[in-house]
This record gives sequence, C-alpha cells and structure tokens, in this order.
Amino acid sequence: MRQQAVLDAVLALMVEGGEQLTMDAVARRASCSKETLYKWYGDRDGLLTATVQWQASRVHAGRETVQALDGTTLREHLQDFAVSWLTVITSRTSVALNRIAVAHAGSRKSNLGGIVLANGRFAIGERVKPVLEAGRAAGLLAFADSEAAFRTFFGLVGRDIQIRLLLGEALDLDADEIRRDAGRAVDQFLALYGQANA
Amino acid sequence: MRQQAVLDAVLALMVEGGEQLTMDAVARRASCSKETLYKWYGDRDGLLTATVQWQASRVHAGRETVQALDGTTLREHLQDFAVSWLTVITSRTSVALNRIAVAHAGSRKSNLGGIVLANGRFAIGERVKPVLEAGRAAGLLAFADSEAAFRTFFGLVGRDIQIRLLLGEALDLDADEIRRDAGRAVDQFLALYGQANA
DNA sequence: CCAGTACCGTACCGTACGGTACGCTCGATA
DNA sequence: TATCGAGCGTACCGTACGGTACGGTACTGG
Repeated sequence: MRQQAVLDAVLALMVEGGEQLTMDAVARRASCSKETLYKWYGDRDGLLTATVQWQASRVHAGRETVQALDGTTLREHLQDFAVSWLTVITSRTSVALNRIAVAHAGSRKSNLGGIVLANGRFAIGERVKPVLEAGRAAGLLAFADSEAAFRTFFGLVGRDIQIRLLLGEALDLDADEIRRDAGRAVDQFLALYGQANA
Repeated sequence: MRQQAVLDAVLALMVEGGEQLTMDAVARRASCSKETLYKWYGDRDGLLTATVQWQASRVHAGRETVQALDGTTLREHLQDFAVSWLTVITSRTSVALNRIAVAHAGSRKSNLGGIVLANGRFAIGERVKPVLEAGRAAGLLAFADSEAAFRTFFGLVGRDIQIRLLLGEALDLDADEIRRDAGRAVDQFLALYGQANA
C-alpha cells in the first residue's frame, strides 16, 4: 500500500531525527507531493496520528489465550512479556514516537499521547492481566487487584529505562542485557506475589 | 533578583501550556523586552536551560547525613524519598519541564534532557544510595549493587506514573494517595531487600 | 483515441517566530 | 543638573514551515 510507505517514511525521519519532521521532508522522503499528503491525511496532525496508529498496528501481534498454567509456564509468560516490553521501549522507533507524543501532549490538539498510551502501556496491561489472573486461579499468585499487580510488574520491568531514554541518554541494551533484566524483574515480581506452591 | 522573576515567568507559561512558549510571550509575561532576554540568556535555548537549572536549584533541598539506622528510621527515610519523588514527578511544573526536555532531546542541541536527568533521577539516586548502604551496614538490607537496588526502588515507586503524565493522562494524585503509594513501594522494596532482623 | 483520475514536482502564499535595532524613560552617580 | 547605563516597548527583518494551486504525466476504462 502506497500510503503505508509514506508512514514508514515518517517513521524513518523520526528515528533519524537529524532532519526536521516537516511536510516537505516527508514528501521528499516518500517521493510524493505535499498535495497528496494533505489529501490523504488532512493536515500534519492527521499524518502524525496515522503514523502512530500504523506503528501501533504492528507492535502487538497476537493475543494468545491463556490456558492452565503451572509455575514454569507462568514464569515463561511473564518473561516473554518483560522481554518484549523492554525491546519495544528501548527501540529507536519507540523512543522517537514517544518523544513526538510527549511533545504533542504539552500543546493539546489531537491526541497522540492517548493513542500511544492505549497501544503501549494499556495494551500490554490488558495482555498481562489475564495471565496474572490465571496464575492466581492456579494458586500460583496472590493479589487482590490485578491492575495494581500489573503496575508493580510494569515498574519492576521498566524502572528508569524509558525516562532516561526519552531524556536523551544513550543507554543501549543488547538482547542479553534485556533478557537478564527481564529475568530479574520476573524473579522480583514472583518474590512479591508468588505463592508457596509455585 | 529580576532575572529569576523572568525564569518564573517561563515556568508559569510552561505550566499553563495554553500559550506557545515564544520569546514574545515570555517578554510579555515577564514585563521585559526581548532585547533584555537575549542580553541575559543569549538565545532561546539559553533561556530554557537557565529555567531548567533554576527550577532544579529549588528542588533538592538539603543532603542530610545518614547516621546509625534502625528498621524504623530506614523505613521512614525511604518513605520520605518516595513521597517527595512522587510529589515532584506529579507536579505540573515537573511534567511541563520534562515535556520540554524530552522534546528537546529529540532535536539535539543544548542538553536540557541531561540537566533534567542529572537533577532528577540521578540526584535522587545519589541521595538514596547512601541510605541503602547504611541500611546494609546495619544489617537491615541485603544487596550487592546499590545502583541496582536503587533502580528497583525507583521502579517500585514510580511505576507507570511519569510516562502516563507525560503522555497527557490527567491522573492527579492527592497527598493521601501519594502517601499510600509510597508506603506500598517501601513495603515491597523491603520485602525484596530486607533482612530478617529488620 | 479520448476523458477522467491520481499523483508528482514545483512554485507560491501567509504567518509565526527567533533574533535585531532603536527610541524613550528612569534611576544612579558626580 | 548633566551624564550614563539598564532596560522597556515597539517596530522590524529573515526564514522556516504549514498549507494551497497548478501544470504536467501516466495509467485506466470506455
């Protein structure tokens, strides 16, 4: 689809960052005319919104159903979530996109921040909570409020990483560090919420 | 000092957010001429940098020395840190300032992000770590790496709050909620790192 | 072969904003 | 009182950028 190539061009420009994200730059990069951009997306905000949604549509793949859990598979699920979340938030694309959305949230109009939140933080919450609840049903976890439990998990996984990246720190984690970080976070989470028979 | 009144005007504009943060707006708000702004701060970046530093200079009050700790005072110290950190990051000023700094970090030049990090995340880290180490010396805590322990504490306290605020969610915590949140975070931290004789 | 459509490239317009210039006032010093 | 510097208000300049207009081209359906 041609239009998605345009959105990929926007993403590429965001990530490179060197160039200003102007409509001219996008048109040049995507080899299309500005008039077409305005025809397809209305205005600059529309283009940004479409880009954010386009990226979001690629991130959360399948919502796998959760069946019976034992301690091992619970741990694996949590580990997977932690790894994929860390991988996302440390990616240059996510950092660039979040920067745009944060900047936009300051001068309201359109709602990039809301979209990013809905497809990031909240989407993963909705995917993790069923797993936590299944863990509780299996007697592996103990908590009253799955939202609160998830937020603790979120904090243990992300810690200060996202804000440091957003504020411009270099800080690149390789796959190994991410795996170790995720493992530590899962261990800590299980230490806090795990039941004896885990 | 007149110059600080100018910086307060900048902060006020940032917080209100409605108006664009232009040099004209600052001059109008501070009842001074643009020429004076340029004389004092060089350019727009200089003004923003000075504003960030001015705000930073007010935040971290005294670095109290840590003497002998028992379980109760350790808990109190951690609780204080958690409360003050949550209070800071949920303040409208902090949110506005971090938005500016994040946006700036995208299109490098000057280093607002670095300044904010140094006076926020890292400053509190340097204040908390001695307390953690004193707790370890007193046999109340067990950890190998105080930086890692602090980062866990940071994650347990902040969780998803800062990113949600930066992305524009309303989410206002009152003093009571902050106190409860801080208490939960400290409990969890002590559950992970506390020693039996605490 | 013709009409219509979709789109590219480029030129153009209006405006907002960073930065500069300048005249005026006012308080301090001699 | 004369001089001087600091700084206010305003007007101004240049440019970058969002948004529009338009001519030219290639493809599609009849």
